[in-house]
Amino acid sequence: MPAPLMSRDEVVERLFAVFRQRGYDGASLSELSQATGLGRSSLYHYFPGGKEDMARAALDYLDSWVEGHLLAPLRGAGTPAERLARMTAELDRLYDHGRSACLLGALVHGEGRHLFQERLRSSFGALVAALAALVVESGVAPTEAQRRAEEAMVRIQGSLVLSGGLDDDGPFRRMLAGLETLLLDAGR
Amino acid sequence: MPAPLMSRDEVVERLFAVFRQRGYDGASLSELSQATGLGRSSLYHYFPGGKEDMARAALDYLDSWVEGHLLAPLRGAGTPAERLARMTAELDRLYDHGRSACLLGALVHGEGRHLFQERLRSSFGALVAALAALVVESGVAPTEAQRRAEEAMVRIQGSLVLSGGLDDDGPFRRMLAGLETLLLDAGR
DNA sequence: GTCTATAATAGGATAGAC
DNA sequence: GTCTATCCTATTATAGAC
Repeated sequence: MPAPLMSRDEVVERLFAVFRQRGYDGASLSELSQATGLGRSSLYHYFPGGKEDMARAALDYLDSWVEGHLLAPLRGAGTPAERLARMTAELDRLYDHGRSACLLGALVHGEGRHLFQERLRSSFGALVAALAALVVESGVAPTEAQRRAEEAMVRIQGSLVLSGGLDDDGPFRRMLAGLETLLLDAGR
Repeated sequence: MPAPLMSRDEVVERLFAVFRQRGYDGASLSELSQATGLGRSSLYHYFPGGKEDMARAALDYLDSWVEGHLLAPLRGAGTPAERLARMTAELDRLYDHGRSACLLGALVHGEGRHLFQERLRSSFGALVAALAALVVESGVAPTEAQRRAEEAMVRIQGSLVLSGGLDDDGPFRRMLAGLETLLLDAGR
Protein backbone atom coordinates (compact mmCIF):
# COMPACT_ATOMS: atom_id res chain seq x y z
CA MET A 1 0.00 0.00 0.00
CA PRO A 2 1.69 3.19 -1.12
CA ALA A 3 1.47 6.07 1.32
CA PRO A 4 -0.59 9.08 0.27
CA LEU A 5 1.44 11.50 -1.79
CA MET A 6 -0.17 14.48 -0.14
CA SER A 7 -2.73 15.22 2.51
CA ARG A 8 -6.35 15.25 1.54
CA ASP A 9 -6.43 18.92 2.43
CA GLU A 10 -3.76 19.68 -0.11
CA VAL A 11 -5.59 17.66 -2.75
CA VAL A 12 -8.77 19.60 -2.08
CA GLU A 13 -6.92 22.89 -2.22
CA ARG A 14 -5.73 22.06 -5.71
CA LEU A 15 -9.18 20.98 -6.81
CA PHE A 16 -10.45 24.28 -5.47
CA ALA A 17 -7.91 26.12 -7.61
CA VAL A 18 -9.10 24.34 -10.76
CA PHE A 19 -12.82 24.83 -10.13
CA ARG A 20 -12.47 28.53 -9.35
CA GLN A 21 -10.61 29.11 -12.60
CA ARG A 22 -12.48 26.78 -14.94
CA GLY A 23 -15.96 26.60 -13.43
CA TYR A 24 -17.79 23.32 -12.95
CA ASP A 25 -18.38 22.46 -16.59
CA GLY A 26 -14.92 23.54 -17.65
CA ALA A 27 -13.09 21.52 -15.03
CA SER A 28 -12.28 18.17 -16.63
CA LEU A 29 -11.07 15.13 -14.75
CA SER A 30 -7.87 15.30 -16.78
CA GLU A 31 -7.15 18.76 -15.48
CA LEU A 32 -8.18 17.86 -11.95
CA SER A 33 -5.93 14.83 -12.17
CA GLN A 34 -3.01 16.87 -13.46
CA ALA A 35 -3.47 19.58 -10.86
CA THR A 36 -3.42 17.11 -8.00
CA GLY A 37 -0.86 14.74 -9.45
CA LEU A 38 -3.29 11.92 -8.77
CA GLY A 39 -4.54 9.47 -11.36
CA ARG A 40 -8.24 9.27 -12.10
CA SER A 41 -8.62 6.20 -9.91
CA SER A 42 -6.97 7.89 -6.97
CA LEU A 43 -9.34 10.80 -7.33
CA TYR A 44 -12.26 8.39 -7.26
CA HIS A 45 -10.79 6.79 -4.19
CA TYR A 46 -10.98 10.14 -2.39
CA PHE A 47 -14.22 11.22 -4.04
CA PRO A 48 -16.45 8.26 -4.88
CA GLY A 49 -19.13 10.60 -6.17
CA GLY A 50 -16.85 11.84 -8.93
CA LYS A 51 -16.61 15.40 -10.09
CA GLU A 52 -19.64 16.51 -8.14
CA ASP A 53 -18.01 15.25 -4.94
CA MET A 54 -14.81 17.06 -5.82
CA ALA A 55 -16.63 20.34 -6.33
CA ARG A 56 -18.46 19.81 -3.06
CA ALA A 57 -15.14 19.32 -1.32
CA ALA A 58 -13.87 22.53 -2.92
CA LEU A 59 -16.93 24.34 -1.55
CA ASP A 60 -16.27 22.81 1.88
CA TYR A 61 -12.71 24.03 1.67
CA LEU A 62 -13.84 27.53 0.78
CA ASP A 63 -16.42 27.62 3.58
CA SER A 64 -13.78 26.56 6.04
CA TRP A 65 -11.27 29.10 4.71
CA VAL A 66 -13.88 31.82 4.88
CA GLU A 67 -14.79 30.90 8.43
CA GLY A 68 -11.16 30.96 9.55
CA HIS A 69 -9.83 33.90 7.57
CA LEU A 70 -12.83 36.16 7.06
CA LEU A 71 -15.60 35.50 9.56
CA ALA A 72 -13.39 34.87 12.60
CA PRO A 73 -11.50 38.18 12.16
CA LEU A 74 -14.83 39.97 11.77
CA ARG A 75 -15.93 38.62 15.14
CA GLY A 76 -12.54 39.07 16.80
CA ALA A 77 -11.04 41.80 18.93
CA GLY A 78 -10.61 45.44 18.02
CA THR A 79 -12.75 48.18 16.59
CA PRO A 80 -15.03 47.39 13.66
CA ALA A 81 -12.63 49.26 11.38
CA GLU A 82 -9.68 47.18 12.57
CA ARG A 83 -11.56 43.93 12.12
CA LEU A 84 -12.75 44.95 8.68
CA ALA A 85 -9.18 45.80 7.70
CA ARG A 86 -8.08 42.33 8.73
CA MET A 87 -10.80 40.84 6.58
CA THR A 88 -10.00 42.93 3.52
CA ALA A 89 -6.34 41.93 3.80
CA GLU A 90 -7.44 38.31 3.69
CA LEU A 91 -9.78 38.99 0.76
CA ASP A 92 -6.83 40.40 -1.09
CA ARG A 93 -4.96 37.16 -0.48
CA LEU A 94 -7.88 34.90 -1.34
CA TYR A 95 -8.42 36.55 -4.70
CA ASP A 96 -4.73 37.18 -5.37
CA HIS A 97 -5.21 40.93 -5.73
CA GLY A 98 -8.12 40.43 -8.10
CA ARG A 99 -6.35 38.01 -10.40
CA SER A 100 -8.20 34.89 -9.25
CA ALA A 101 -11.91 34.29 -9.57
CA CYS A 102 -14.36 33.46 -6.81
CA LEU A 103 -15.43 29.82 -6.63
CA LEU A 104 -18.97 30.86 -5.78
CA GLY A 105 -19.10 33.21 -8.73
CA ALA A 106 -17.76 30.52 -11.03
CA LEU A 107 -20.29 27.92 -9.85
CA VAL A 108 -23.20 30.28 -10.43
CA HIS A 109 -23.03 29.39 -14.13
CA GLY A 110 -23.92 26.23 -15.98
CA GLU A 111 -24.29 22.90 -14.26
CA GLY A 112 -22.66 24.21 -11.09
CA ARG A 113 -25.66 26.34 -10.33
CA HIS A 114 -28.05 23.46 -10.81
CA LEU A 115 -26.01 21.22 -8.54
CA PHE A 116 -25.11 23.71 -5.82
CA GLN A 117 -27.80 26.38 -5.70
CA GLU A 118 -28.52 25.75 -2.03
CA ARG A 119 -24.85 25.76 -1.07
CA LEU A 120 -24.31 29.00 -2.96
CA ARG A 121 -27.23 30.57 -1.21
CA SER A 122 -25.98 29.62 2.23
CA SER A 123 -22.36 30.58 1.54
CA PHE A 124 -23.31 33.96 0.15
CA GLY A 125 -25.84 34.41 2.91
CA ALA A 126 -23.34 33.67 5.70
CA LEU A 127 -20.88 36.22 4.37
CA VAL A 128 -23.49 38.93 4.00
CA ALA A 129 -24.84 38.19 7.47
CA ALA A 130 -21.38 38.42 9.04
CA LEU A 131 -20.73 41.76 7.35
CA ALA A 132 -24.12 43.06 8.43
CA ALA A 133 -23.41 42.07 12.03
CA LEU A 134 -20.17 44.05 11.98
CA VAL A 135 -21.93 47.08 10.58
CA VAL A 136 -24.66 46.86 13.21
CA GLU A 137 -21.97 46.75 15.88
CA SER A 138 -20.54 49.96 14.50
CA GLY A 139 -23.83 51.68 15.34
CA VAL A 140 -25.86 51.37 12.15
CA ALA A 141 -29.49 50.29 12.15
CA PRO A 142 -30.01 46.65 11.12
CA THR A 143 -31.95 47.43 7.93
CA GLU A 144 -29.32 49.82 6.68
CA ALA A 145 -26.54 47.47 7.79
CA GLN A 146 -28.05 44.66 5.76
CA ARG A 147 -28.25 46.92 2.73
CA ARG A 148 -24.59 47.88 3.03
CA ALA A 149 -23.47 44.31 3.59
CA GLU A 150 -25.31 43.16 0.48
CA GLU A 151 -23.78 45.97 -1.51
CA ALA A 152 -20.32 45.00 -0.26
CA MET A 153 -20.87 41.45 -1.47
CA VAL A 154 -22.15 42.80 -4.78
CA ARG A 155 -19.04 44.92 -5.18
CA ILE A 156 -16.68 42.10 -4.29
CA GLN A 157 -18.23 39.80 -6.88
CA GLY A 158 -18.66 42.49 -9.50
CA SER A 159 -15.11 43.74 -9.19
CA LEU A 160 -13.82 40.20 -9.68
CA VAL A 161 -15.91 39.84 -12.84
CA LEU A 162 -14.78 43.18 -14.18
CA SER A 163 -11.14 42.70 -13.26
CA GLY A 164 -11.30 39.33 -14.97
CA GLY A 165 -13.01 40.69 -18.07
CA LEU A 166 -10.69 43.66 -18.38
CA ASP A 167 -7.65 41.66 -17.30
CA ASP A 168 -6.88 44.55 -14.99
CA ASP A 169 -6.51 44.54 -11.21
CA GLY A 170 -7.83 48.09 -10.94
CA PRO A 171 -11.50 47.42 -10.27
CA PHE A 172 -10.71 44.92 -7.53
CA ARG A 173 -8.15 47.18 -5.87
CA ARG A 174 -10.47 50.16 -5.90
CA MET A 175 -13.30 48.04 -4.57
CA LEU A 176 -11.16 46.88 -1.64
CA ALA A 177 -10.10 50.44 -0.92
CA GLY A 178 -13.74 51.55 -0.78
CA LEU A 179 -15.10 48.83 1.47
CA GLU A 180 -14.53 50.64 4.76
CA THR A 181 -16.28 53.78 3.56
CA LEU A 182 -19.20 51.77 2.24
CA LEU A 183 -19.66 49.71 5.37
CA LEU A 184 -18.68 51.93 8.28
CA ASP A 185 -19.05 55.57 7.29
CA ALA A 186 -22.17 57.10 8.75
CA GLY A 187 -22.69 59.88 6.24
CA ARG A 188 -24.41 57.96 3.53
CA MET B 1 -33.42 23.32 -50.98
CA PRO B 2 -35.54 23.84 -47.88
CA ALA B 3 -36.10 27.42 -46.89
CA PRO B 4 -34.52 28.56 -43.64
CA LEU B 5 -36.72 27.76 -40.69
CA MET B 6 -35.89 31.00 -38.99
CA SER B 7 -33.78 34.05 -39.61
CA ARG B 8 -30.14 33.98 -38.72
CA ASP B 9 -30.83 36.69 -36.16
CA GLU B 10 -33.31 34.50 -34.39
CA VAL B 11 -30.88 31.59 -34.42
CA VAL B 12 -28.20 33.79 -32.90
CA GLU B 13 -30.60 35.08 -30.28
CA ARG B 14 -31.25 31.53 -29.14
CA LEU B 15 -27.55 30.72 -29.09
CA PHE B 16 -27.07 33.81 -26.98
CA ALA B 17 -29.67 32.55 -24.52
CA VAL B 18 -27.85 29.23 -24.12
CA PHE B 19 -24.37 30.73 -23.71
CA ARG B 20 -25.49 33.26 -21.13
CA GLN B 21 -27.07 30.55 -19.02
CA ARG B 22 -24.56 27.74 -19.45
CA GLY B 23 -21.29 29.54 -20.10
CA TYR B 24 -18.94 28.55 -22.89
CA ASP B 25 -17.85 25.19 -21.52
CA GLY B 26 -21.32 24.26 -20.37
CA ALA B 27 -22.99 24.98 -23.69
CA SER B 28 -22.96 21.70 -25.61
CA LEU B 29 -23.75 21.37 -29.29
CA SER B 30 -26.68 19.18 -28.34
CA GLU B 31 -28.19 21.98 -26.29
CA LEU B 32 -27.38 24.61 -28.89
CA SER B 33 -28.98 22.37 -31.48
CA GLN B 34 -32.09 21.83 -29.38
CA ALA B 35 -32.43 25.51 -28.53
CA THR B 36 -32.32 26.54 -32.17
CA GLY B 37 -34.19 23.58 -33.58
CA LEU B 38 -31.35 23.12 -36.04
CA GLY B 39 -29.38 19.91 -36.47
CA ARG B 40 -25.66 19.92 -35.90
CA SER B 41 -24.95 20.18 -39.62
CA SER B 42 -27.21 23.17 -40.01
CA LEU B 43 -25.42 24.89 -37.18
CA TYR B 44 -22.13 24.26 -38.93
CA HIS B 45 -23.62 25.67 -42.10
CA TYR B 46 -24.25 28.95 -40.29
CA PHE B 47 -21.12 28.78 -38.18
CA PRO B 48 -18.26 26.97 -39.97
CA GLY B 49 -15.95 27.65 -37.06
CA GLY B 50 -18.11 25.57 -34.74
CA LYS B 51 -18.90 26.43 -31.15
CA GLU B 52 -16.36 29.22 -31.01
CA ASP B 53 -18.05 30.90 -33.98
CA MET B 54 -21.42 30.51 -32.31
CA ALA B 55 -20.21 32.18 -29.14
CA ARG B 56 -18.65 34.94 -31.22
CA ALA B 57 -22.00 35.48 -32.91
CA ALA B 58 -23.66 35.64 -29.50
CA LEU B 59 -21.15 38.31 -28.49
CA ASP B 60 -21.86 40.21 -31.70
CA TYR B 61 -25.55 40.00 -30.95
CA LEU B 62 -24.99 41.35 -27.45
CA ASP B 63 -22.77 44.19 -28.67
CA SER B 64 -25.41 45.16 -31.18
CA TRP B 65 -28.19 44.96 -28.60
CA VAL B 66 -26.16 47.03 -26.18
CA GLU B 67 -25.45 49.64 -28.82
CA GLY B 68 -29.13 49.95 -29.76
CA HIS B 69 -30.77 49.62 -26.37
CA LEU B 70 -28.21 50.96 -23.92
CA LEU B 71 -25.63 53.19 -25.57
CA ALA B 72 -27.96 54.95 -28.02
CA PRO B 73 -30.37 56.00 -25.24
CA LEU B 74 -27.40 57.24 -23.20
CA ARG B 75 -26.41 59.52 -26.07
CA GLY B 76 -29.98 60.49 -26.97
CA ALA B 77 -32.16 63.42 -26.04
CA GLY B 78 -33.15 64.55 -22.57
CA THR B 79 -31.41 65.24 -19.30
CA PRO B 80 -28.73 62.82 -18.11
CA ALA B 81 -31.20 61.51 -15.53
CA GLU B 82 -33.82 60.83 -18.19
CA ARG B 83 -31.35 59.06 -20.45
CA LEU B 84 -30.04 56.98 -17.58
CA ALA B 85 -33.59 55.99 -16.67
CA ARG B 86 -34.13 54.76 -20.22
CA MET B 87 -30.98 52.70 -20.00
CA THR B 88 -31.86 51.14 -16.64
CA ALA B 89 -35.27 50.15 -17.98
CA GLU B 90 -33.51 48.33 -20.79
CA LEU B 91 -31.07 46.72 -18.37
CA ASP B 92 -34.03 45.39 -16.45
CA ARG B 93 -35.32 43.80 -19.66
CA LEU B 94 -31.96 42.44 -20.77
CA TYR B 95 -31.41 40.66 -17.48
CA ASP B 96 -35.06 39.75 -16.95
CA HIS B 97 -35.24 41.57 -13.61
CA GLY B 98 -32.06 39.87 -12.43
CA ARG B 99 -33.13 36.34 -13.32
CA SER B 100 -30.85 35.97 -16.35
CA ALA B 101 -27.08 36.08 -16.30
CA CYS B 102 -24.82 38.37 -18.29
CA LEU B 103 -23.12 36.77 -21.27
CA LEU B 104 -19.93 38.68 -20.54
CA GLY B 105 -19.93 37.53 -16.95
CA ALA B 106 -20.51 33.94 -18.03
CA LEU B 107 -17.69 34.01 -20.58
CA VAL B 108 -15.22 35.31 -18.02
CA HIS B 109 -14.86 31.76 -16.70
CA GLY B 110 -13.19 28.73 -18.19
CA GLU B 111 -12.39 28.44 -21.87
CA GLY B 112 -14.53 31.45 -22.72
CA ARG B 113 -12.05 33.73 -21.10
CA HIS B 114 -9.10 32.40 -23.06
CA LEU B 115 -11.00 32.61 -26.32
CA PHE B 116 -12.62 36.00 -25.82
CA GLN B 117 -10.48 38.00 -23.40
CA GLU B 118 -10.03 40.84 -25.89
CA ARG B 119 -13.72 40.95 -26.78
CA LEU B 120 -14.66 41.02 -23.12
CA ARG B 121 -12.25 43.84 -22.50
CA SER B 122 -13.65 45.95 -25.32
CA SER B 123 -17.30 45.21 -24.52
CA PHE B 124 -16.85 46.04 -20.85
CA GLY B 125 -14.74 49.04 -21.77
CA ALA B 126 -17.31 50.47 -24.18
CA LEU B 127 -20.05 50.27 -21.57
CA VAL B 128 -17.98 51.90 -18.88
CA ALA B 129 -16.85 54.63 -21.29
CA ALA B 130 -20.44 55.40 -22.31
CA LEU B 131 -21.52 55.66 -18.69
CA ALA B 132 -18.54 57.87 -17.87
CA ALA B 133 -19.42 60.20 -20.77
CA LEU B 134 -22.93 60.61 -19.42
CA VAL B 135 -21.63 61.40 -15.96
CA VAL B 136 -19.18 63.95 -17.34
CA GLU B 137 -22.05 65.58 -19.19
CA SER B 138 -23.91 65.91 -15.91
CA GLY B 139 -21.10 68.11 -14.64
CA VAL B 140 -18.74 65.70 -12.91
CA ALA B 141 -14.98 65.80 -13.44
CA PRO B 142 -13.70 63.09 -15.82
CA THR B 143 -11.63 61.24 -13.22
CA GLU B 144 -14.53 61.01 -10.81
CA ALA B 145 -16.93 60.16 -13.64
CA GLN B 146 -14.74 57.25 -14.68
CA ARG B 147 -14.65 56.00 -11.10
CA ARG B 148 -18.43 56.09 -10.84
CA ALA B 149 -18.93 54.42 -14.22
CA GLU B 150 -16.61 51.60 -13.25
CA GLU B 151 -18.43 51.17 -9.97
CA ALA B 152 -21.75 51.05 -11.80
CA MET B 153 -20.45 48.25 -14.01
CA VAL B 154 -19.11 46.48 -10.93
CA ARG B 155 -22.51 46.71 -9.27
CA ILE B 156 -24.38 45.49 -12.33
CA GLN B 157 -22.19 42.43 -12.63
CA GLY B 158 -22.00 41.78 -8.91
CA SER B 159 -25.73 42.05 -8.41
CA LEU B 160 -26.29 39.51 -11.18
CA VAL B 161 -23.87 37.10 -9.52
CA LEU B 162 -25.45 37.57 -6.11
CA SER B 163 -29.02 37.40 -7.38
CA GLY B 164 -28.07 34.21 -9.21
CA GLY B 165 -26.35 32.69 -6.20
CA LEU B 166 -29.13 33.60 -3.80
CA ASP B 167 -31.84 32.86 -6.35
CA ASP B 168 -33.35 36.16 -5.33
CA ASP B 169 -34.10 39.22 -7.47
CA GLY B 170 -33.49 41.58 -4.57
CA PRO B 171 -29.83 42.45 -5.11
CA PHE B 172 -30.41 43.23 -8.79
CA ARG B 173 -33.50 45.31 -8.09
CA ARG B 174 -31.78 47.33 -5.38
CA MET B 175 -28.75 47.81 -7.61
CA LEU B 176 -30.93 49.23 -10.39
CA ALA B 177 -32.67 51.52 -7.95
CA GLY B 178 -29.35 52.90 -6.76
CA LEU B 179 -27.73 53.56 -10.12
CA GLU B 180 -28.94 57.12 -10.52
CA THR B 181 -27.70 58.13 -7.09
CA LEU B 182 -24.34 56.53 -7.72
CA LEU B 183 -23.81 58.08 -11.12
CA LEU B 184 -25.48 61.49 -11.01
CA ASP B 185 -25.68 62.66 -7.42
CA ALA B 186 -23.09 65.30 -6.68
CA GLY B 187 -22.80 64.81 -2.93
CA ARG B 188 -20.47 61.88 -2.86
C1' DG C 1 -3.58 4.32 -2.19
C1' DT C 2 -2.04 4.18 -6.65
C1' DC C 3 -1.59 2.28 -11.03
C1' DT C 4 -2.89 0.44 -15.98
C1' DA C 5 -6.52 -0.71 -18.71
C1' DT C 6 -10.97 -0.19 -20.34
C1' DA C 7 -15.78 0.58 -20.62
C1' DA C 8 -19.45 3.66 -21.85
C1' DT C 9 -20.92 7.90 -23.12
C1' DA C 10 -20.94 12.54 -24.69
C1' DG C 11 -18.48 15.93 -27.00
C1' DG C 12 -17.14 18.56 -31.33
C1' DA C 13 -16.88 18.21 -36.05
C1' DT C 14 -17.41 16.35 -41.06
C1' DA C 15 -19.34 13.95 -45.43
C1' DG C 16 -22.60 13.41 -48.60
C1' DA C 17 -27.52 12.72 -49.91
C1' DC C 18 -31.50 15.45 -51.10
C1' DG D 1 -30.39 24.66 -45.89
C1' DT D 2 -31.34 20.61 -43.68
C1' DC D 3 -30.97 15.89 -42.89
C1' DT D 4 -28.86 11.12 -41.59
C1' DA D 5 -24.91 8.87 -40.75
C1' DT D 6 -20.41 8.76 -39.17
C1' DC D 7 -15.70 9.84 -37.25
C1' DC D 8 -12.58 10.95 -33.79
C1' DT D 9 -11.54 12.58 -29.55
C1' DA D 10 -12.29 13.63 -24.83
C1' DT D 11 -14.97 12.76 -21.02
C1' DT D 12 -16.72 10.47 -16.88
C1' DA D 13 -16.47 6.45 -14.57
C1' DT D 14 -15.20 1.53 -13.25
C1' DA D 15 -12.47 -2.89 -12.72
C1' DG D 16 -8.79 -5.21 -11.09
C1' DA D 17 -3.69 -5.75 -10.38
C1' DC D 18 -0.15 -4.55 -7.01
